[in-house]
This record gives sequence, structure tokens and C-alpha cells, in this order.
Amino acid sequence: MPELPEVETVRRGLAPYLEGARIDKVTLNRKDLRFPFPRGFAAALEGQTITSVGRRAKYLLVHLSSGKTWLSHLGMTGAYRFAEGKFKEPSRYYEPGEDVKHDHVVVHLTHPGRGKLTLIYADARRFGFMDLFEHEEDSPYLSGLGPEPLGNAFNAEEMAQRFKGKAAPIKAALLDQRVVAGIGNIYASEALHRAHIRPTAPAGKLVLKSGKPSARLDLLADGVRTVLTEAIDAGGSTLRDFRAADGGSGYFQHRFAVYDREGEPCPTPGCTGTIARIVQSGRSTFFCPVCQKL
DNA sequence: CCACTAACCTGTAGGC
DNA sequence: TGCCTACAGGTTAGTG
Repeated sequence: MPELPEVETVRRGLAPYLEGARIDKVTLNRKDLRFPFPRGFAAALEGQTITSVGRRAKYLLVHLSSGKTWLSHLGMTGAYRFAEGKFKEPSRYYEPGEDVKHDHVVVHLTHPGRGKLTLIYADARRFGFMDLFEHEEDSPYLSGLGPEPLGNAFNAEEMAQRFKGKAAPIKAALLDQRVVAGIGNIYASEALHRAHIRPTAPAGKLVLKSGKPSARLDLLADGVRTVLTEAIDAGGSTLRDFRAADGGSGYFQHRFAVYDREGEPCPTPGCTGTIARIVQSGRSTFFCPVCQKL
């Protein structure tokens, strides 16, 4: 489900309700999601106060008073919501009375000023997972990640170093979390369209012999930053089932230039192209064959 | 190390 | 209506 902008939207929705709250009880309705919960997971959360809610790439990071960090990845269909009608619009899967068979984790909290809250993690496909660690470098999920695309360490020079000599298509390179962390299938297509780069182009072709980024790669770095920033500002994209923690939906999907727009006219000013769909590494890629040359 | 595939699991949309 | 297929925002494990 969620790429960086959607996870950031979830983080922003949760933070005001979680920060400062004490975790009273954690119920796991099964022993695993994509992977088993770590040993003693629930017990390690219980009794803790949440100091802050952060994010790294597509990972939510809930920092606890014990110094440990509760990591949560939403996979494709993971979602958080609060029970008991705290919000006007419940997640579409979970209208009152609807089945709750995908509610896998239930967290009872007491928030100073907001009182008792029940946070629920639901995940139909169970591609999500959770972890608990003391130091970020101890988490296998975080240790290999590339730079945050909206952080200072991310720029065209940085990308050039990672792309140099790579034969893999640029779309695959953008999806590689070791190269840049947080881009997924939607925003990879969108960023490439903004930079007018063909998704099949070998990543190495965007790097000059000197190792400097090409002008196109400069455009791509800009495209990544701007599309992610705009998507966050729009509250993420709502396809199928994505919901922010308050049950609301993002609206960036209305601003997709190419994603899921096969057969529609290319929105690039003056371009006469029609958006095409191809499959790369088993996943859909959308692009304009006319304005996305190399 | 690189590139690619299959696998994980459930739900939904579309064709017949 | 039912049945069948294709596809879905992600990541890891296994193969050459």
C-alpha cells in the first residue's frame, strides 16, 4: 500500500494521539505477520510511554521511554485506526459491525488529556511486519537503507555514485531501497516522467564518464523530491484501501501524471503522447513513449 | 556483487 | 449469479 508519502501521512495522523501516551496492554491476535513478532514483543511495549513517532523510508518508528524503538512496516495493506468512533470516517474495511478478521494487533493506550484510546493494526495480506530494537544499526531492516530522499544526504551526486556502471533499468534502481529509501512503484513512475527519462534506460547511462550526474539525473533528483513533497502535502495517495489514521483519504492520486493512466493523453505541455503500460520485474510501469526518451 | 524470479497472502475487478 | 484470471502501494530468499 504505502510508499514514503503515505507512511508520512500515517505518522502525522498518529503522532498527536500516541506521543505522551502510555501503553497499557498489547494484544497480538496471531504470532506473525510477514515475519514472526520478536520474542517478548508485547511485554516490551506494555508499561512504556511513547516519546515520539518517527519515520525512516517506509518504516514507522515509535520511540519508547525504555529507549527501545517499535518498528512497523505496513507492507501493501497495513493500516492503523482507532477503535470506538474517535473519528468521523472509519476505514472502509471496518465499518461498525464489519468483520475484524484482519485486526492483528490491538494496543490499549492512555493519553494524558485524551484519555483511553484503542489503536488497531489491520493488514489483510499480512505483508507488513514489526520489530523491536535498541539501536537503529541493530535492525536488519534499517541498516542497509539508502539516504532519505527528502533529507540533506540525497542529491544527484549521491545518486550518480550509486548508479555508476549499473546496467539495471533506472526504474528498478529507484525501487532499490539501498539506493534511495522510500520510493515505491507509483512514485518511481511519476518521478521518471517528471525528468523525461525512459524507465527502461540503464541507470548507468545517467552518469557521465567523470562520475558526475548528467543533466537528466539532476532533473530526476528534483523529480523525486518534488513528487514526494507534493504527495505528502496532499495527504498521500488513496488507491483501493489506503487511509490515513484518521480514516480520511489522501488526494494525490488525482495528480498522477502517468500511474494507472494507460491510454490517457500525456499531461506534459505540448506533448502528443499517450501513456503506455509495460511490466518490469513483474510490476507495472507507466510512462509516455514520446516525452520520455532516454 | 548484480539481475531476475518466485514467494509470501488476501481481496477485488473484469471477462465470460 | 458464479467461476476464472489477472493484478494490487512491498520485501526477502533463492537462483544463475
